Amino acid sequence: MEQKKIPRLVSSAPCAISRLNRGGAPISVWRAEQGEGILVGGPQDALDNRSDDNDFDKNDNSDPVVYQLVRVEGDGTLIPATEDEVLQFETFLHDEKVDDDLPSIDDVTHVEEYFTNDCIVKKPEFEEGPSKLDTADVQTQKLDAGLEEDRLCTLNDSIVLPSNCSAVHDQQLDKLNTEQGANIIAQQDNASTETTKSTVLNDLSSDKEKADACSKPVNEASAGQSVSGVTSSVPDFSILKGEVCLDDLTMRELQEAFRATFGRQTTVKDKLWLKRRIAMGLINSCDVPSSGCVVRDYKVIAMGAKQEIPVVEAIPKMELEANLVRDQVMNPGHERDLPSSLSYHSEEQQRSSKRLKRVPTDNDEPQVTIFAEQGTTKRIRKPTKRYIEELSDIDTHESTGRLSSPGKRHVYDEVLLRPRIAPLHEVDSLSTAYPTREDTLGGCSVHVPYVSRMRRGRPRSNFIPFLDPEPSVECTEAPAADVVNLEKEGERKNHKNTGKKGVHVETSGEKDVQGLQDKDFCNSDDNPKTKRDGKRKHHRAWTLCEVVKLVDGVARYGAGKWSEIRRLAFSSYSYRTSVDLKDKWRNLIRASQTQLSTENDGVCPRKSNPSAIPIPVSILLRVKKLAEMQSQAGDVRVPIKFSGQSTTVVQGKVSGFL
DNA sequence: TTTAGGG
DNA sequence: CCCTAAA
Repeated sequence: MEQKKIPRLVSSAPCAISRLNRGGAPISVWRAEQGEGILVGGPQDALDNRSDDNDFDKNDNSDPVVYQLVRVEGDGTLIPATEDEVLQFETFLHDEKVDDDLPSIDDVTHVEEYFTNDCIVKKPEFEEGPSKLDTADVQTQKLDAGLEEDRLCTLNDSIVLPSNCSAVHDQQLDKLNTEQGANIIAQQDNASTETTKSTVLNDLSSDKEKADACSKPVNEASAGQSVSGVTSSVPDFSILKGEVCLDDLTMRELQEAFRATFGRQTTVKDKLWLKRRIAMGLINSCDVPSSGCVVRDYKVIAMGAKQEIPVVEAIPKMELEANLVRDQVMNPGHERDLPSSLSYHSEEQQRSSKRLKRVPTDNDEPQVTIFAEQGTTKRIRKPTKRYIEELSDIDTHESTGRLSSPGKRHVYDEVLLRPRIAPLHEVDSLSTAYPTREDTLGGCSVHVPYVSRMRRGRPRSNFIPFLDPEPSVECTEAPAADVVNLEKEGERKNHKNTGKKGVHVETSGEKDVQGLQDKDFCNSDDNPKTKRDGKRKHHRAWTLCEVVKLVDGVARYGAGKWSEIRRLAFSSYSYRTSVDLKDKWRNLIRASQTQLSTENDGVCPRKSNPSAIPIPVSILLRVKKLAEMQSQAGDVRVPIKFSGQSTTVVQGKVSGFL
């Protein structure tokens, strides 16, 4: 069985070590309590369903003692100790081993208790071992300090287990206890301590006791000694002396017997349970009948018709017990064991839920309960509350996360993601304004040019064509206003063209020249588009008007006086900077040179740049002239008159494109 | 800031 | 057009 897999000695911080003597030999229980956990000891047999058990059942003292260290969880479940834990208790184990040969129950005189950092361990002692006791006492004292409950019990007389023992629920036992409780005399002082615990955790205690049942205490004397520290706790071992039928015992007596058997008090009032426990303890086996056990000098000499406790399906509380019982059933016919154990598992599983409900006990016997379970338990063990909670939390988080997120998302999506497109007209009206849409960026909503998501390539290309055609000779003066407004990117050009006509206004080359300093002609406006911060300024094609003005300006003020020209002639074109003028002039010069030359050649002016505005030849000539003049004569020359002429000239010749 | 040039 | 050096 799986149980076999369980380390012989299992322990953990709070844990218990049980020592069993299969042969029905004395069972000593090392129990330690600490924190939530409890050290419990139990017959390995209980754990192992092996054929050996039979031998064991026969009270073969020869059977080696088996220890089992388990950890008692808060919920009362038992978990096989880990190796580490086992290591912690190794010492004890060794000690135990020494004792292994231990004597059968008869021999056992008492149980020593050891208290360790992590747990208290009871060590069985033999009567002969008073000396041991002494030794043990020291340790015992330690134990006492920490653990009052544990006591050594010795049973002198045999006890007859009540033959009627049948599976009973703790509750039932309780009843019995109540009814018969008075009979037992045991020192309850000691018990008191435990009592409290057990009382509180009756169910658990019962379980625990079951577990305890597996082990057994012993000698009165030794008990007394060992218990020295715990005076009141000395169990009445005599109760088990001689031949006793457990069935005949009162609740009190049973409890006492229990105490005598396990060295500790129990508050369990379930007679049936007690009887079985005692029997189990005495035979060091879980295989015991629920009733009809007769105990003689600490040995079970007769098992009642094994009424195998129909295990407990119906019995809730007894779940563990039942299980335990099953495992412990003395019945030689262990064949049952296997099956039972199996069934047990299933039961366990079924009941696992119930277990969880149990109140965590410190150390009550009840917890000790089923070793067999251990394995199973471990396997079956359900997630702890905490675990569950955590999971739920996680789920919650997740769910919330998911849910909330999504929910929020939706909201955001709707609100934020929903693109908000500014009406186009707005854009038009405000050259600077772009259609934008709200978008979320890093959680912040920002306005992004709606355009950005649109394909520009296409549209733009469309526009461009329009542009080109345009340069109507006339006044190139771009209607500032219009231009400005419409202008935006490539599109602007188209508008410009159209706008130009509409706006058009002044400007003729002459005018420019004449009115270079006039401020009026070209509408100025467009500050808007002009420069934008770090970004490249919006491209603005030079209009003929502008060119003329520029030329006039140069003629009048001389090349290089860009700022002046700009100030005087381009006041209305805020978007043209002195630099722009300079650049343009430069370009004009180049153009004049190339173009003119080309023209001369008869070759048509470069068409290379269709989009370029054709510049009247007159202007080009004029430019050329001016250029030459400037280059030659330094500066001062360019006076106004010059410009006048040039203007004239240009006009006359106007035939080229800019 | 303005110019002049290069890019 | 931009950028920058030079003035």
